[in-house]
Amino acid sequence: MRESQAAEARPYHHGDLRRALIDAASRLLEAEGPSALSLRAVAREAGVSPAAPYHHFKDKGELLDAVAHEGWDLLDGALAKAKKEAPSPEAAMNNLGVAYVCFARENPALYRVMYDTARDREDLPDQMQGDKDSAYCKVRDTLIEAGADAQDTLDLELATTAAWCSAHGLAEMAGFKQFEHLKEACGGEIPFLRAIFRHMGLVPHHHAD
Amino acid sequence: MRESQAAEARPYHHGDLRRALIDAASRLLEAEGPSALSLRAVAREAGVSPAAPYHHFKDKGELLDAVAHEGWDLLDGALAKAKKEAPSPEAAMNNLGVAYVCFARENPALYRVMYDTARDREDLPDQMQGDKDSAYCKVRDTLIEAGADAQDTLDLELATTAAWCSAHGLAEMAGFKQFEHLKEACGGEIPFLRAIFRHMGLVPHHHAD
DNA sequence: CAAGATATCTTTACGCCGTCCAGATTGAGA
DNA sequence: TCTCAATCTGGACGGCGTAAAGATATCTTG
Repeated sequence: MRESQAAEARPYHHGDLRRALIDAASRLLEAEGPSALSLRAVAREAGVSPAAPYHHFKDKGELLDAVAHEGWDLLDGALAKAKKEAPSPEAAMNNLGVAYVCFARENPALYRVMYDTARDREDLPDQMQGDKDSAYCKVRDTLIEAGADAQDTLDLELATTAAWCSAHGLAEMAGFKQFEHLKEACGGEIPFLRAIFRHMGLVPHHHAD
Repeated sequence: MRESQAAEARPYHHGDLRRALIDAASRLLEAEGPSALSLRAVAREAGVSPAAPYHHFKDKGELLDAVAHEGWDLLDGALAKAKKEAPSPEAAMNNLGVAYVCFARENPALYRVMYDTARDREDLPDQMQGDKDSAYCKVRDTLIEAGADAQDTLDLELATTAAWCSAHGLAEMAGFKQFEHLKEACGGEIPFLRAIFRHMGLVPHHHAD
């Protein structure tokens, strides 16, 4: 337990260096921010040479992809929890939004890595958008439960996308100093988020008529 | 006119190297993307040595700040134009949103630099939020013209912030492949944006009653 | 107009970065 | 046990941001 806090005794072959590298990267990311995430620093933190990671990742980008992947899993878990605990579909929509933004605000460096890697390839991860039980589907299903017309698929997809964009936009803007006084006026960060979401109108405007 | 396309003959003293560097940076940004924006590359593009920029900018960050500053000016101009040309306050709100997202979509690298620098200091530039005729004020005033209660300042600020966050979120998400089919279904990118904004409910929900 | 003072630019150098390559070390299968 | 493939190390390369020292042009002052 000399070098930082990798595994125990360090045999020449690490055992699971891939895991150790992702963990080291996450640790560094949380402690020092995204700019400190160099391949060399990660290798240092894991107690191996700068070239060792190349046996587990094609390049630095692939390491970041792996870190981001875990981040999306965490976010998906937070969203699933928020949806499950909501008493009504309308509350679920709001709780999903709040949970999304809270995740981003509590893990700003990770959230940034997640979006930067996604944006670089112009492709959202399947956990969020492609898979059958992706976060996107969670939001869409909640909208239906809240009264959206499940038949009008285009409108439904637009509403889901709109909700997602709103949450992402709020997640990125909530960190700016300019909004501090608004948070105070609302009585804290979460009331502030709920107030903003109210203005964004996440829940459908009574399409059922 | 040998090295790229800086000014004409290059005397030892450049004349206005600061300007030339910002222009070179903008050119590189547009041509090669944000990752190509190294101080050395900018100096190369401007035809000077790697250390020359340090007589005009404290460090690389300050150069990026200057580039971003010009970007915010451009964006503000686009918003002013969108507001002026709108036939009604309601149309103005929608046009502001569309103009915002279009700017971001047409200058993705610049938009990224603008937001990254702002986020690093957790502070939006005065052109956007602080100044008397900032873009924030444009949106707020348009909301009032569209029927928002100018007396309820908290609610008004929340509505303005909500609109802003929505636009930013949409600007960042509109680039993902996943939404291509939605754009097609809507008949193009701009109809898609308008449809999303409709779901976001930018215009106030009839506060005047 | 002469002569410093000052601002601007170049050269050189340092440490860090991502990445590649050759060689050492190890564990697994014949 | 011997061999082989996988894994890790050490060293190297070019590019990066940046600092220090020296060269050169412009400005100021007499």
